[in-house]
Amino acid sequence: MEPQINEINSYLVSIFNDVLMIEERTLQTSQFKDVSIKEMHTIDAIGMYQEHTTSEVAKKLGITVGTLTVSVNNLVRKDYVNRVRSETDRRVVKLALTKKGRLLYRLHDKFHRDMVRETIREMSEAEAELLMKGLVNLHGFLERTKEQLPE
Amino acid sequence: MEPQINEINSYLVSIFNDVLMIEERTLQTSQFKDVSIKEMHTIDAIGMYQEHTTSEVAKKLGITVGTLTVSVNNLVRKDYVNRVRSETDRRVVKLALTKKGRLLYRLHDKFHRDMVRETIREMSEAEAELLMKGLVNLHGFLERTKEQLPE
DNA sequence: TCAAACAGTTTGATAATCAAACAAAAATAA
DNA sequence: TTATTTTTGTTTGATTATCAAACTGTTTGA
Repeated sequence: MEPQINEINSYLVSIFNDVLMIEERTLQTSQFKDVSIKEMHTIDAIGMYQEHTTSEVAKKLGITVGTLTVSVNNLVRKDYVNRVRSETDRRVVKLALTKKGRLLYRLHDKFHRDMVRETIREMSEAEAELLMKGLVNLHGFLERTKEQLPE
Repeated sequence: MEPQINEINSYLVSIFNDVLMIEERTLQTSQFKDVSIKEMHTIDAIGMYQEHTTSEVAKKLGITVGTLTVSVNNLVRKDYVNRVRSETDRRVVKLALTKKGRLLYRLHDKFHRDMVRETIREMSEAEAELLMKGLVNLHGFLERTKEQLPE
């Protein structure tokens, strides 16, 4: 039992580091050199489809609104994000991607989809379903752990 | 097929974010409040057992030696890491954990093992095998991708 | 109407990061 | 041997990431 735990653990750690590193490197050698991996994740959290408020995006990313404001300042300057004050509640800021932002979003999304597609390439439909179940378990455990976290 | 890819992808992303967030939060509410999650990973990369040079650790972490030097300065100041000049080659610096560093290393390692153990506890043998198979595929894909990366 | 609550912004401090300039030591070439 | 090049690590300057706390403007509710 223990060796399996160690093995799964080292694969998870290694995968984690690789994904981050590859994403970073891919960005830096693309036409989007001026975007860091953190900014990429902010763009991802803002998303293509609905408008999201600053608070919503900050919560999704697990950072404070202050941090997000600073980051969005840079992304607006670099023309990836638009800020729009809500008409119905003038305190609220809605964030949306620019054309350039949406292009980058799609590129990043493609990387992720390719990655997963390759992962399940050699699996049958049923096996992929079971992998999915494993991920659901892991996710469930983490969500429960999160709730038990102090404050 | 496509919807499954999307679903697996969002679970992976969510799992990654949760692990990072839980690690960070766990550290900040422990006796090791003065260590950030990045510093924790540096301590992990230095490791318990062999001595490693600055270059080796930087490579393992995927950061420049300059960045690591700065980080190690802080970890030495906070008494988690020792710097030792090599006797045989006076250019080389060997990094090693202090007693406090080793204590923290073990704590972090335990968190990881508990996480995996808890995750596969609820799974059947077959499910755990398939999770493992999925991870191996994913890891293989990432290693191949890394090799194709420019320089 | 006016105080409290809310949504974001700004600021000051610190950490993380890189590239480039630098210093010291070792290896290689002359 | 001496000079040059390469290697290992440090320092520095710039930018980003982050938080907490102070702040601004807006809305809500007493």
